[in-house]
Amino acid sequence: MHRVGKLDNWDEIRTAFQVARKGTVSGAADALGVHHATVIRHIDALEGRLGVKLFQRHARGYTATEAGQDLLQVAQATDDQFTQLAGRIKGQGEGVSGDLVITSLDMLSAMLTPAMVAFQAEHPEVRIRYRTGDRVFRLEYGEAHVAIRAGSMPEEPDNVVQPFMSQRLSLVASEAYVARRGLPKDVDDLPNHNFVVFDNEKSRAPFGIWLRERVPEERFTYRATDNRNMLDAILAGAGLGFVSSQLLDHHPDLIEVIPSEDSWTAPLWLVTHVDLHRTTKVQAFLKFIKAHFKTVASS
Amino acid sequence: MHRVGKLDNWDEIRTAFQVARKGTVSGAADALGVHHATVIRHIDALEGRLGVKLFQRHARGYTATEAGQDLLQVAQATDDQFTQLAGRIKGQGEGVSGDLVITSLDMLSAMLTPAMVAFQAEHPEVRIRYRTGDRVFRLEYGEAHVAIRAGSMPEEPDNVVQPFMSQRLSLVASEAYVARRGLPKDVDDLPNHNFVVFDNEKSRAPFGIWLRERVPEERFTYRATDNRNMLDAILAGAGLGFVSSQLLDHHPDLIEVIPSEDSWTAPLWLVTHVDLHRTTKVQAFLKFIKAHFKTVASS
DNA sequence: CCGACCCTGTGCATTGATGAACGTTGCGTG
DNA sequence: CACGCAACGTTCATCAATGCACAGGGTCGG
Repeated sequence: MHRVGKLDNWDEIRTAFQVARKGTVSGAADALGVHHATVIRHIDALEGRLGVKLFQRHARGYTATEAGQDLLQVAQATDDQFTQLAGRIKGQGEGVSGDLVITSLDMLSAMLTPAMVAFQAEHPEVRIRYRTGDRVFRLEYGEAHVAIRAGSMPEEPDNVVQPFMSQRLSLVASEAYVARRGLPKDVDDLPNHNFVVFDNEKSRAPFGIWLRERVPEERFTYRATDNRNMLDAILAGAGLGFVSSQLLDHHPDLIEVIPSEDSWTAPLWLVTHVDLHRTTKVQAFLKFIKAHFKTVASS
Repeated sequence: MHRVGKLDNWDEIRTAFQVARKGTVSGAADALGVHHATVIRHIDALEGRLGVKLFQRHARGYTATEAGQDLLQVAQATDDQFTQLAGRIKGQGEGVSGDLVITSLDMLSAMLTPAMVAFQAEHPEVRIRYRTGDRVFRLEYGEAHVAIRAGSMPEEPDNVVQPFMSQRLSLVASEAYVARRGLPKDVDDLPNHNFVVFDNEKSRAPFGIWLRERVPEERFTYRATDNRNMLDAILAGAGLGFVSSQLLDHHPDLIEVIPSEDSWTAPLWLVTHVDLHRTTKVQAFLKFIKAHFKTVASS
């Protein structure tokens, strides 16, 4: 059903608004940048649809009836609202404020958090929201502005991808485990040990593939879905496991079992949605985080 | 100068509003009754003009960015406002409320006022504004809804004219004047008397013409621009003068000098502007006032 | 009293917006 | 894994909205 008299055409209201303001069709046409014939047609259409005269025509121009004056007030308020809206939206695109949503694998949390805190300190107007979780947050649905992804370069069409840094991994065990089971002599000795792994059969992480090629699945004695929990398990002596190399500094009781292989290192990517990539807020964050880790790396 | 980013196209905002509501281009197109290609073009144009993405495109539809959500809120408010406006305007055209502006020669004030009061009593929602004055209030400029005009039928193009009633005039004098100067014997005796006249040389009122044909201008010893003042002058004995025949009932000290001639009677016309004539408010008043004076005349 | 100017209003040519059709992509389902 | 569905996105033909030109009428100033 289509109710009669519903205002279906907002542009005609805008035209009527200008006519009511200026008092003449010609003046309104000039203000709107259209031909005065168009203005007349808009008014006629609007009045025809409403069934009420909005203006009285006379040689000096158009004067608003009561209905026209009512429309004038409403449209004036609307015009103000839209002007403010335009200002906000344009300012929003240019300024660094509002929410900035970042997502990554929770494995990277320890590394990223200091950087995000520093960024927020530099831009007090912005509120950081850091989202990690078992599922991958999707940029397409507006769930995050920036994602830090690991592994092979993402190739989703609407995402703009930048190389970020390399995530080096180490195969470690806790002192407690080594005291009990000893260190593997070499790679071939690995099947004789227990492993703490991520509970994802079809993980395409290179170190996961590397491990599955050398160690039968029965040795994956502890499976977790959370990196934090995996670390706890390794520290508790559940077995060998892969952790971010940076963690070795913070956990002296972790012992590197065998030398880190280059194939394990997963590149990290800064990913943004193409719709948001141009905004200064996102750009500011990307620039900041790249500079931040360049400094950290060089220091 | 034309500021960039000003929202020049309210229809595009309306389109974006529906997209933000429905979440999909197709849904919005369906709601708007247009093709979905049109919706896409509107969004693209709007985003291009603002320089900010309002939506993130993905396979499941469009989700609003922060800017899009801001627009959604503003446009939602606007839609509500316009809906209410449409309701008010349509109701206004149908109902009998608001101002009702009536204008006439002030000579008719005494006759019209009771009718207008009775009309207002019947329609409490309406506020009567009765405007008399030296100048003629013009319907074209929206100065009045209804005019009561005397004399020959008005023929302005945008006015709709209805015959109302006849205004019978009498040539009278006060008892004081008659006591001092006596009554004229007949028409030919009139130049020997003084006259109270309306101060308008080129009055086309038939009684005025009739008088000027028979009495030299020197005998117009009292000229007034106000009917009320003319009546006062006649009552004070300034001379003979034309008054509405109905006044004889209220002023017993007025004496009819010679029998009223048919040529003096001026027809009265109910005049409305074509733009307002169709409104129920005006129609209600016209119907009421015609019935009112029909009853009065027949009683 | 008259002429110049401004504003409205309308018929006709044109442009820009719209609609239809098709292709593509992603997602869910059996 | 294949299929179907739903949604976006583009291209081309069409049509309605627009702009243009001119006529008509009223007002204002000299």
